[in-house]
Amino acid sequence: MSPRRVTLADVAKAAGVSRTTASLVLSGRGRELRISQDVEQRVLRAADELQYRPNIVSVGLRTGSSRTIGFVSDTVATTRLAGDMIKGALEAARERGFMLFIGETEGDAELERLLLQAMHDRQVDGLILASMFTRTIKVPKAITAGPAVLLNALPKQPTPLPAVLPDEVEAGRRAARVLLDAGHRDGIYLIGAGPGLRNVPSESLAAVERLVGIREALGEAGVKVAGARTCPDWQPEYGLAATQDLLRTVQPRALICFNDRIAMGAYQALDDLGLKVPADVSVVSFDDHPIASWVRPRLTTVALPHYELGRKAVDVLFTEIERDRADTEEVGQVHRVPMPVRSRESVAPSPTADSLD
Amino acid sequence: MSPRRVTLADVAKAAGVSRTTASLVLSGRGRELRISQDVEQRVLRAADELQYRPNIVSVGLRTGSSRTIGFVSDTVATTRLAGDMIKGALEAARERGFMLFIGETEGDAELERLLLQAMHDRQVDGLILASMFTRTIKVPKAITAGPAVLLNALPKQPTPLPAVLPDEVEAGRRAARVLLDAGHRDGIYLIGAGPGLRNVPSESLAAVERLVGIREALGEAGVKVAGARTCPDWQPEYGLAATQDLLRTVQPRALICFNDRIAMGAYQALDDLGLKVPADVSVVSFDDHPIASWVRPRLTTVALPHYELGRKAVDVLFTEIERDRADTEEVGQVHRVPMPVRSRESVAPSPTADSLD
DNA sequence: AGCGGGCGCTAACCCGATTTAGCAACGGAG
DNA sequence: CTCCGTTGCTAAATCGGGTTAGCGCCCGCT
Repeated sequence: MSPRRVTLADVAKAAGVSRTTASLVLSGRGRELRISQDVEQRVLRAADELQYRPNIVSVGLRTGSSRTIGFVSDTVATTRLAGDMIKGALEAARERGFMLFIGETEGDAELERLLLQAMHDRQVDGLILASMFTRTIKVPKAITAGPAVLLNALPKQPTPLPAVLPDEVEAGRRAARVLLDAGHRDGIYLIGAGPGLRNVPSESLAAVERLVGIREALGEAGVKVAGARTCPDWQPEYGLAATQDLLRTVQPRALICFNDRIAMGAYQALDDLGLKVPADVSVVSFDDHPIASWVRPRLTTVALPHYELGRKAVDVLFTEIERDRADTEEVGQVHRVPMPVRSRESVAPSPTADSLD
Repeated sequence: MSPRRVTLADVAKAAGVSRTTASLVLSGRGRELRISQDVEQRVLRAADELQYRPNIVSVGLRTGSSRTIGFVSDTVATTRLAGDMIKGALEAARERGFMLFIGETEGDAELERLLLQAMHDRQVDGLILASMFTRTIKVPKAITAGPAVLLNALPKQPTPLPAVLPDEVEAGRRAARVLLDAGHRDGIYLIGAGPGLRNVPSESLAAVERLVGIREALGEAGVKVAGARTCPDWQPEYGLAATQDLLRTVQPRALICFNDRIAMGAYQALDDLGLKVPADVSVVSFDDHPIASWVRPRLTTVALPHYELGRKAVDVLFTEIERDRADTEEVGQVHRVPMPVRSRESVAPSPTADSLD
């Protein structure tokens, strides 16, 4: 069928040298091992002419490195946002000549075990354990064997694994600052969580951290949260219900929605009452879901940097792989990736703002 | 660091037999090769106790099969819809004990070449070449070497490669039938393409095929397309503009939008004029983008079966791999995956419908 | 001439499995 | 008792590279 692959032996024969010599030249160690210029050229030319490419499977068997990393997620590959995470990881890996194995566990521990095993069987050089939502996960002990990184997740039990996460606290601060910069001081309500740190959906790290950031930034400006409504799940229908409930008693100047889906519900609740965004109510949110730039007015939101998260995870994994060789001891560090504000049309200056500055 | 992997040699030693015997037993060929029950049990027990798992890299080197397939796409991993494609492929592959290499070309031919090379270097057993949009692609000659399948794409030049595609013609028929079943006979307009087969964005297979299906189904019912507006790109803003343009001259009873993003624009244009969906105008569309079930009224749409497409591609690839071994000659077949109708609230019975049947 | 040493290259082993060819032991037939 | 055919297992080659140890040769020195 396909003409048999060109092997090192073919190159060696064509160049009239031994396999050893060919190997040395091609791995760049020819210089230090005093291979003559003449032979070096002959080997290089032969390799080029035959279009030789080393068989990575073979190299993998001998050296133990398959130039491959495993990307295991709960269900991350399925969502648009998280697809970017994979894309970032893919590109960062490619730049180093590595490929990615993808696997989804669907939250099934047994599936996860099998998947990790399958990757281990293929001698992956490292693993990225990714989560769809930012949360704490139980780290399967199977992965403590080799280099690994948690992505968008923190270990439930203390482990030496490094983790890569979006900087949600700073994101909360930024969301608040968007409103503060627009002159808002009063009538700022939260939809999805708060106002206190106990009024937060469990399991969701993002909720807590965003809330902390929001309160910090507002607090520093001497501004108080006017009120809040929680949502059992961060879906549009709950955002709608929560906002409707809020609007029954007060008229807010600004809403900080805990994600874009909630904001969709809020938009609808406001629209139903004839309230205009942003003239009557400013809205700021989190995630930068694609829908945020589709709705009118387009939603100002603090973006989850999925692409960068993916890249960063690979970067950290590679330092981990290096470290493994160097045998340096170090604790599992937490890396935070900044979440950028996407300024769009859902925020307007507060009508009550001082025009002093 | 990690306790060295258990190898076949370890199992053999523990069972007190040779590696050959252990291999024979574990590969299930012990029976036909007359290994005694006693030895068989000893080997199996040793393997079990040591938790032996064969090193697939090694098996790959020896047998040429890495139990891995490559999934190369233009940019498919990034979108929500297409993520499902990967998920389908992932699961179908996993059921057979295969893993997936993922790669994105970004439409860059050079990148594609490198990616295919990298996969070839890792001895993938087969390749899936996927496209984000249904379209014709130039098949890189690098892949003709091994088994391969086109996914969501047709080859530009004739090749022996099989292809897996959504059944867009039937989808067009189904969309039309949704309206026909609701009693619509008049005032059916198309947004995105048509009315003639020449009024179609180039490169888009889906446009042509959906249009063909629509015209067939309507034609069979003796119904004519009342008119159409094309869109330079199938994005909400163009859907908005096209629908606004349409509404300047006529009031439609029903719209068939060529995808959900166009339908979003159409929704807005109708809303701007105070027209209610579905009371005044029924809307049916294609793709089943997540947004279709978020908007109110939820959009009736003919779904792209991404998950099934991914599964099917893997299925076809495996028959291709078998075929490769059997050396059977056969042409590149085109497999069509049905597109299901998601009936929601954007279609109402025609007010002019005969109430006879 | 004999010896030491650097230079340039290669033989041989290794990674972890599969697979081919064949060897010892045993039983039954002649 | 010898010969042959099974039965039950194993030695060795193989896949395609990386790596270690070391071999021959030429040179210069004494």
